[in-house]
Parts: sequence; C-alpha cells; structure tokens
Amino acid sequence: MRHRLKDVAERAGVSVKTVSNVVNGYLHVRPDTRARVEEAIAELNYRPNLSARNLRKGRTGVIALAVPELDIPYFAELARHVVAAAAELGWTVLIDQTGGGPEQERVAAAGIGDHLIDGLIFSPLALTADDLAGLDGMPMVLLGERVDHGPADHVLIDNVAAAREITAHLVGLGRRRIAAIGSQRTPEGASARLRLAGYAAALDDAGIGYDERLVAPAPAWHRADGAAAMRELLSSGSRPDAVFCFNDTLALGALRALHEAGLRVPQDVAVAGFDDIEDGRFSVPTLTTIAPDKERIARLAVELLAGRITGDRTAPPRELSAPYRLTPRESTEGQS
Amino acid sequence: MRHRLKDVAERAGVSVKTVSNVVNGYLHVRPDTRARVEEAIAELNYRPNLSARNLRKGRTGVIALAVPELDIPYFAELARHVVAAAAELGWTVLIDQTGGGPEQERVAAAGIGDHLIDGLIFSPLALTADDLAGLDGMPMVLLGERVDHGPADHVLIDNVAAAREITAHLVGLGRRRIAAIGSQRTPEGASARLRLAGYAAALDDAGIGYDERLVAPAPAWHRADGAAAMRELLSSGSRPDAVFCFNDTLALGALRALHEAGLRVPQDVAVAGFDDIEDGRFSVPTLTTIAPDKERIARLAVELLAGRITGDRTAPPRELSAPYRLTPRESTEGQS
DNA sequence: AACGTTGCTTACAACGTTGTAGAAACCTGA
DNA sequence: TCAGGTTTCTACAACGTTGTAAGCAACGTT
Repeated sequence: MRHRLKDVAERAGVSVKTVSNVVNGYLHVRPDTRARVEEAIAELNYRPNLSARNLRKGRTGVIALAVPELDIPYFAELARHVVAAAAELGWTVLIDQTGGGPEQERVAAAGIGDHLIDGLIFSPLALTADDLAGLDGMPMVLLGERVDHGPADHVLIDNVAAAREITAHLVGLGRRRIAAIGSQRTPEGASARLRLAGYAAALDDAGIGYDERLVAPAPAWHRADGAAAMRELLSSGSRPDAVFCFNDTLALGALRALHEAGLRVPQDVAVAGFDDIEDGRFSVPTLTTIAPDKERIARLAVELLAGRITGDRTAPPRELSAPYRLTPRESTEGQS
Repeated sequence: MRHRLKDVAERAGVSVKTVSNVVNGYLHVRPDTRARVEEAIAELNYRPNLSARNLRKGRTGVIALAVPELDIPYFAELARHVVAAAAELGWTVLIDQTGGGPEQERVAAAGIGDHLIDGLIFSPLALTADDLAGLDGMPMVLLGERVDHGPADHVLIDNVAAAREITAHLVGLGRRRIAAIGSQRTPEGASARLRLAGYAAALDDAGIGYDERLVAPAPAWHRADGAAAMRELLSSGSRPDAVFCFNDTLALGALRALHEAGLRVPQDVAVAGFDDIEDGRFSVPTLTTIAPDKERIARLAVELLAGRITGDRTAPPRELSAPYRLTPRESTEGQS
C-alpha cells in the first residue's frame, strides 16, 4: 500500500529518474510525460520516502528547538512562533525538552541530531561556551542568553536595558525599597545575571543603595519558586514596597504569596515581571511586564539558522537583537 | 569529520558488519574485538547516520504529537509528559501544532509523517471519523476525544462523569443558578459536548431545570474567551451564583471578568474549571478543577502507539481511560 | 548531407546502514 | 581424532532516493 518511485515509473511507463524529476520540479520534462507521471502519482497516492531522500541529500529538513521546559509559558509561546516561522521556510521543527540541567543540555546539544536534524535553536540555562565548543559543526542558534565568545549565532533582547527600564518604572512610582526575585548562580551572561545587573543599575541611577537582603534567589523560575521567595522576603522583616521578578511566572507566584499575606497590590507592594506571558494579562491584578517581541525573536532565529545550514558555516558568529516594550498594568499602576 | 561505519571498521581491522553488531549490542562478539571496535568508535567520535538506519529498518524512531496549540497550558503540560514517556521507550517526539482547524488537522494527520514519523498521537478538535478513515495505516492514538467508530486507538477520561461530578460539587455548596461556559458546535463526542452533557445530567440529578440562557458558548477555550463569555452572562441579567467552565483557561478568564465586575469569588459566584493546569494552583483565588492524570494519559498513549507500531496493526481499536480527581480549591470553597 | 545544439530521457552508482546466509574458527564429548 | 554444534565474523544485497554522465531524438545551420 506504500509505493515507491519504481511503482510510479512502471505505471507511467517511464524511468525512475523521470518520476524523480517530476517530483522535484525539474524543468525539462515534456508536458505529456509530466501529465502521465502526475496521474500515476495521484493514482498510487505516492509520497516520497524522506529517509531515503535525506540519506541521499545529506539533509533532513528538520530543525530542533531545545528549551528547558515546555510548560513554562514563555517557552511554549516561543515554540509556537518558531514552529510557524520555520513552516514558512519549509522546515519542520522537532521540539526537545532539556530540563535545564547542564548534563541534559549537553546531551540535547550533542545528541539529538546525529543526522536527524540539520540544525538547532537552543535556549540554554546552564551551558557555557566551553560546552558548546565540542559540537563540531552542527549549525546552531542560541536564544536569550549571551554565551561569551560562543561559537554560535545568537538572538537576544537587551536584558540589562530592559531590567533597568522596568526597575526605573518602579522607582518612578515613588517606590524605594525595591526587591528582586530570581537571582541565580548561573554563568556570567545568563539572563538571571543580566537582569540583576539592570536592576542594580537602575537603583544606582536613582541613588538608591543596593541592599542584598532585598535580593531573593529562586532555584527555578516557576510560580512556586516566586511564591516561596516572596514569603521569605516578607518573613525576613525587610518589608519591600515593590518587587521586580525576573520572569512572569515568578511574579504570579509572588502575587499569590502577597495575597495570602493580606497585602494589597500595588498599594502595599508593586509587582513587575518579565516575558509578557498570556497569564499576566488576565491575572488579578494584571501584571506589569517587559514584553519581548517573541515573534521577531523566533523569525530571526529561524532565518539565522537557515542561513547557516544552507550557506557559509564558517562565517563569524552573528548576534541579532530583538525589540522589547515596557508594558505597565495594574500590578504597578492599579485599576485603570 | 563525520565518520561512517566503514571508517571505524578500517581502523579496528574488522568488517563493517561487526562494527554494526557492536553498535547494536549484538551478543556474539569476542570481548577483545568489541573493545577494539569501541576504542575506534570513541577515537573517531562515530555516530550512526539515522537516515540510513531508518531507510534500512523502515522505521524512524520518531513519533509525532499533534495538538491544537502549544501555548494552551494543558497541551504544554501534556506534551511534557508525552515526551518523557516516549523517551523511556526510546522514541523521540516531534511536536506539531495544528491550530485546531479541520483542514490543518487533516494536513497534520496525513502529511507530517510520510516516512518521517512512525506514528502519531493526535489530539483533534475538529476532526471526525470520516477524516481519519483516509489515513491508510499510519499508527495513531487519539487523545481526549471520542471519535465514534473511529479507526484508531484512543485514550480518554470520562468527560461526562467528571463534568457531572464537579457540577454536583457546586450543587452541594447550595448553588442553584449554575452557568456553564465553553459550549461549542463541535462534532458529537467532542469534549465540549461531553462536558455539557455531564453538566446537564448533574442539574437533572439535583432537580434543577436546564436553562439555556445560562450556557455560554466560547469559540476557543482561551482566557479571553472565558472573560468575554462571563461578561456576556453578567450583562444578560441572568445572574448566576456559580459557573462551571469547560477548562481552566476559560475559568481564569471568567475570574478576571468577575473581578472587574466587582463580584467576589466564591461568595457571590463560585467558579470551577477543568484540566488542573499549574496557573490554577496560584491564581487568586485558587481554582477548583478536575485534575486528569496527565502522566497516565501520556504513558498510556505512548504505550498504545508503540504497540501498534511494533505489533499488530489490524487488531481492533482499543479504548483506554485514565483516572481523574475532583480538586476543590478556593474558587468554590473560599479561603482555607 | 553532415554537423552541432537543444530538449528530453535513461542507466548506473552512490548515500550509510542492517538482514541474510554462510564461512571460518572454536568448542564439546565420544 | 572426528562429528556436530556453537560462536564469531564476513560478503553481499538490499532499503528508496538523487547526481552524473551519457544516450537518443528532433531541430536548425552550414
């Protein structure tokens, strides 16, 4: 029931290669021959065997998107855009969950492919430039993190500037005891470090001293971590009047913890997030955030990767940045 | 820089097939031969070419998971579990977004694979049994929907019983004007229809009349649709004292709309959802819901599919059901 | 009439892997 | 020592596709 070029060729009375030529849109095929072949293809419902084609061509037409976790909404939304952008260019996307650990990320970066994929869009949490160096020649685009002197292209937003801008927004509302949630012992250049730097810079701009007790770490960036960090901040006695959470899920967790503590948002504590996930547009209160242009990020990443795959693999790595927008909502400005 | 079996064979001084045997864990290889081969593999950093292996074996080792939208948290969470369950059995998962339209779903079901995938786990919104009939022989497992007399295995939870149970929960709290949000003109057997049936049955159990004005349709099941439907219900004058939303994102939208209308949850209106997504555990208030065992669903689906792929493809379709649990939280029971 | 040109088609040989069948080496027990 | 088995290894032929090179018409040009 599954047919091959040979079957089509026999039915149409031509050679196998002629059928191949028709399938691949080769120009010099007589119209009546082409018609006969196409008829045979339709009758047999022929579909090319991609494994064979890939074997022959050395390409698979599949790119992978490796993200730490799919049920972090930011990555899910990003994945959606990547799939769409890739489809426009004729690529299929294989989505891979790394889990975020260094070992798993190494496996993902090195292992997925091995001839199954042509390239990789990779959003690393823990990996460093050294880890990436070992990946001989797999075309790769990094997302969201700046791996210093990394061997690969990457697409990012200016995390420092964005964090600085949203912290300045909190300052502009008259807040002075501004906490941060989400610091991590990640490699230099990772989002956590950059956003912390932007936070610190904004405080400095405003002449507010950096108070270590107001900076809460979060092992992961889930809602539960945000809630736990917020509770920790509140019970430590260093009562903040604003919190900048390094992503929206942390912020949603923080909102929950503030609610449980009987504090009003934004009257008692203003809350800001980062990523602009859909939840934040419907939470109570709605969430002030930095909205990165996810569609642009996805498109740039796919285009860069396609360029690497089909073009020059040895060109020096490129770095593109996507725009973002400060999006104030109720969690800092109150009911509108 | 990319090596083949032949290169390894030459280096180890054995035949190509012996290297193949080592790679595939064939038993009868002398220990010293095996050691020599493994050394050569390590030295050359050899990785098998999957396209060639697949061509030879007629398998790809990849299964697809087709869902309507990845950024609906329920599907993201499900995808996570499917990827994990598949990995345990040595399969890779290709995640495909259909968008939910009938035409796109047809393309996804028919087109993805064509030798790229061995089978498909499919969560259809719009497709009917007729559409599926044309997919000659692609092993497939359907999720969450009962496509009557469908030609494929499926995994589901008892939507009618679950909806009935959660509606009964609302009745048990003394509510009488219980609205439903999420009805759709989908095919018989789709989730929307089944959950509506369970809702109606519970009302009937309690001797409460079914009031069409309390049933609000939702074109999609996003937060925005839930909020819009809730506003519609409130402005129509038929003030409900409880709402059963057919999924959690609808419910989160409804919570938002109720908040904007100045109504308290659950004192004025109790709200219940369906799916137990993570958001609902951190929303204000937390969300009463039906928690399907997503991990079990994923595992059953993967195992059924693996069975189809490696075993009998003509066996009659099987239907497995996964457990669920009513999970009361603040949105119906108030602060604990 | 001989010639090159162009358009269309084909045979053949890969791509890198594994199944089959069988050869060679090695055991075992009489 | 040898028959009969088992272990270990190998040569060969696929899997379905496409690139290469070459063949064969039909055409226009000299």
